[in-house]
This record gives sequence, structure tokens and C-alpha cells, in this order.
Amino acid sequence: MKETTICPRLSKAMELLGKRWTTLILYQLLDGSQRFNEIESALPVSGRLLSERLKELEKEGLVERKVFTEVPVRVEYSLTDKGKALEGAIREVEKWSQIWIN
Amino acid sequence: MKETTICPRLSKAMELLGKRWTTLILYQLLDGSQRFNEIESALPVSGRLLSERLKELEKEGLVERKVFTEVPVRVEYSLTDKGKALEGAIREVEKWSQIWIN
DNA sequence: AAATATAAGTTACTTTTCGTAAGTTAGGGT
DNA sequence: ACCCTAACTTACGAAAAGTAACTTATATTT
Repeated sequence: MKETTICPRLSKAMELLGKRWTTLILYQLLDGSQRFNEIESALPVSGRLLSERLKELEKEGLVERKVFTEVPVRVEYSLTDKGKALEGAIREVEKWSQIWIN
Repeated sequence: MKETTICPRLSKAMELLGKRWTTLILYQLLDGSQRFNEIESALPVSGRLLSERLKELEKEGLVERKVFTEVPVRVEYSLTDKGKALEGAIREVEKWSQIWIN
């Protein structure tokens, strides 16, 4: 096994946040609870990956899933406290992008 | 082409920062200029990917590459101003990970 | 009563990216 | 002449991502 000197918590955090689409999904949910199709329309992500990512985020406790048994079914996703706690970090990236990206 | 409503700058930023290892490489360089092998030893990243990521980061202007023609050759990588400007964001993720990750 | 519509996925298949290990390059030391 | 070292690079099988078609449940339309 390869030995590393980097902080294991940050490393584990980046395993999640470093996956494609994860941060943009969280950013989208900073606006509040949203349905599957709303998120899918807001981002250039396919349903397959969005579904996979939301499951991971739910499993890691950053996102909560609520099902409303209407017809057709409505499913809403929202940030938990753990997810909301990332707002500072995400806003910093947003600020950086406004300054440094064209 | 799929239409999206998300901020294009943030989206472009995440295309870079969301790639595997990118943020950890930048985090490692927050400690100052480092050689290829130092970064490789600090992170569980292979030489192949480290090389690829450093090239991308150099191309995007976040990292600077300096060659010292000694024997054997020494190459040092460091953050540019654009790269250093990400410190705030990276520190926020670090703080979050200390609180929320086990 | 059968056909249609809709949200939220899921499946099947192709393409791209990643991980691992071996190979390359350049010059200096033995 | 051969070995050593840092910094890559290549080859190739494995894993992840992209695309589009399909599924499920039930209410509304025909």
C-alpha cells in the first residue's frame, strides 16, 4: 500500500466532492429544495449520473430525499445540515471563478 | 445542445477543480514549491495522472513549472497568483472536512 | 376500457478516463 | 562500458461517464 502524508479527512472529502457533477449539484441545491427534473434541467448532467450522484450524496448524509406520492410522483431533494455546511466553500469557489475564469 | 441555467464560470471552474486529484495537488502546493516526486509521494496519485494534471494546471495558469538542469534533472512546481487565489476555497473545504468527516 | 401522459428513474451499450507497471531519456559517477 | 536517478511516457486492462431507449405507476383523455 502506498503511504501518503496528506490529511485523510480532506482526502476523503475530496473523494466525494471531487467526483464529476457533485459540487454543481450541491450548488444547485443551495437555492433550496428541488425536484429531480429541475436539477437535471439546470445542469448539463444526464439522468443516469444525476441519479447515481444523488444516491451517493444521500448515503453520505449531505442530501435528503423526500417522496410525495402524487401523480405522477414528485421527489424533492434538499441539503442537510452537513450539506449546507459546505456553502462557504462553494461560495469561495464561485467568487474565485468570477474573478479568474472567462 | 442541452440548455443549462447554471453559472458558466463556476461550471468551467468545476470542470478543472472537479477532476480527480486536482484539488489535492493544489492543496499540496499551498505548502510551497515542490518537486514532482514530492507531490507523488504525498498523494495516492500515480505518476501518469500527476503528470497529466500538472500539465492541465499549467495550461490553465494555476501552476508554474520550473526546470533546473542539474543531474538528474530537477523540476519544481508552484502556484501562480491564480492558483494561490484558490487558497480560501480549499481551506474552507479543509475546515468542513475536519468537522464533518471521520 | 383502452390509449395517453408524466416524473423519476433504470438498462444496455459505446466512449472516455483511470490505474498499474514497464519503458525511456539525459547526463554524471564508478 | 555500465549503472544510477528524476521526471516523465507508453501500453493496456479496468472502471467511470455519456447517450438514448425503456420501465413503472396512476390519472386523465378518448
